[in-house]
Amino acid sequence: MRKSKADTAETRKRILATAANVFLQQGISGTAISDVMVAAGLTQGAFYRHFESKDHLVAESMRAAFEEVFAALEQATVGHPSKDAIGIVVNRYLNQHFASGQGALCPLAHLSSELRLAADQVKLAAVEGHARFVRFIASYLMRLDYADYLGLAESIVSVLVGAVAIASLSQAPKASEAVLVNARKTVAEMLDDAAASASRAAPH
Amino acid sequence: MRKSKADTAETRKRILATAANVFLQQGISGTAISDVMVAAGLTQGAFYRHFESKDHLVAESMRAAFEEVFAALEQATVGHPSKDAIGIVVNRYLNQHFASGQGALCPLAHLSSELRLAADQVKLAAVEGHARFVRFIASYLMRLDYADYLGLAESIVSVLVGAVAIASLSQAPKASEAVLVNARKTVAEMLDDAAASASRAAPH
DNA sequence: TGTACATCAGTGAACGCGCGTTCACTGATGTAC
DNA sequence: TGTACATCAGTGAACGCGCGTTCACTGATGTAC
Repeated sequence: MRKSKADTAETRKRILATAANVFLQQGISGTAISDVMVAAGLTQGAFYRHFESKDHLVAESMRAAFEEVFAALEQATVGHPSKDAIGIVVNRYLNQHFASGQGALCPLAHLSSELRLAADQVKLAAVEGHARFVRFIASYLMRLDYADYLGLAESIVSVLVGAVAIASLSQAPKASEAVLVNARKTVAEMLDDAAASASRAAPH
Repeated sequence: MRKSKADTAETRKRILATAANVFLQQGISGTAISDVMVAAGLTQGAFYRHFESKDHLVAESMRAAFEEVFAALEQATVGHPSKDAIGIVVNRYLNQHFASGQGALCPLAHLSSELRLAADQVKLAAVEGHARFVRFIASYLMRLDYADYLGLAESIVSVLVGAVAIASLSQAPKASEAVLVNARKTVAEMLDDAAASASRAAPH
């Protein structure tokens, strides 16, 4: 049952997207290769026609997951003025659980401790994802003329990742929401205070 | 080879402390019961004389881990004036990797994603640990007359957990340290800004 | 206080299941002529 | 363009290993008299 090159490439992409979703929901060690393959509509034997090992799949699917996260965040800001964009991104990230049924869950918040213990290539993908996230947030802050936009972006990322990781622990929706609401307020204050001190330092 | 009641209780405690350390270093699903038992100087067969299942061990050892974390943080502040205590706690938490060889690693930062997927009793222990952490931080802020000490404590906890989780991903010490240093600065600014707005609202 | 028996912490081996990986096979696709 | 053969995506079963849990056994402790 050999498939055309186009079909093969499409199947590979489908496995990656499926794997990203399943890993983010069930965890990496909580997911068997057969889980992914069955969810992708294949049998597990086909897996090794596309990937060398589970580690390779994990690394690649994490990259795919980050792509999705940033694409979704960017998508959410189109058509909105620059000054609103950062708030939209922050809200969207904090509410990633409730957004659009599935997809766009962030590996940093949902798989952090498993990534820490994963193969080197997986950790590398995670570290790169983090760096991209910081740069992504920083790009919005730069447009708003924040002085230390990189440091501020890194701080915001830490708050977001921490808050979402903590919120996802709780089974009580109210407790989760309280953490997320507080995080939103925290980020807003960080932005206000940074703007205030920037204008004190160099008023315009 | 029956042991006295005192011996038995001591062995149980030793298994718990060992388990907490091993879980925090290797992850929960990355740790076999035999790993814990051998590290505790026993064979794996003895395990079920002390615990019903791995899930029970995980839940109890997480509680033990939180005890250790808070004890170590509190210990670090003795003999220091109130106004320095919060900074000492923050620094100590951020540098938990480097502190005292082993022990006192925080489950929230090191096992977050595994805890999210664990048995209900484990999740409960994690959520309780988080609540205690927030109250613990809040108690220092209360003494310093911060207005919204609970909200501020929750924000600080999110930053700390996020920063340590992110820092532990990276294999490059410099990158990790940069995240931690930035987090430290962030918390300091949050405290400054909260104090400033509090004194504006109710000066003394 | 001493004796006889039940209890039970600890041992070491075994069981059974799940999971990552391998393999022989199938049949459609791609390629060489 | 047509034919003959190599390639290889996908199948379904099997292999082997690790891990959680169980079990028969040992011998020191605790308890009943």
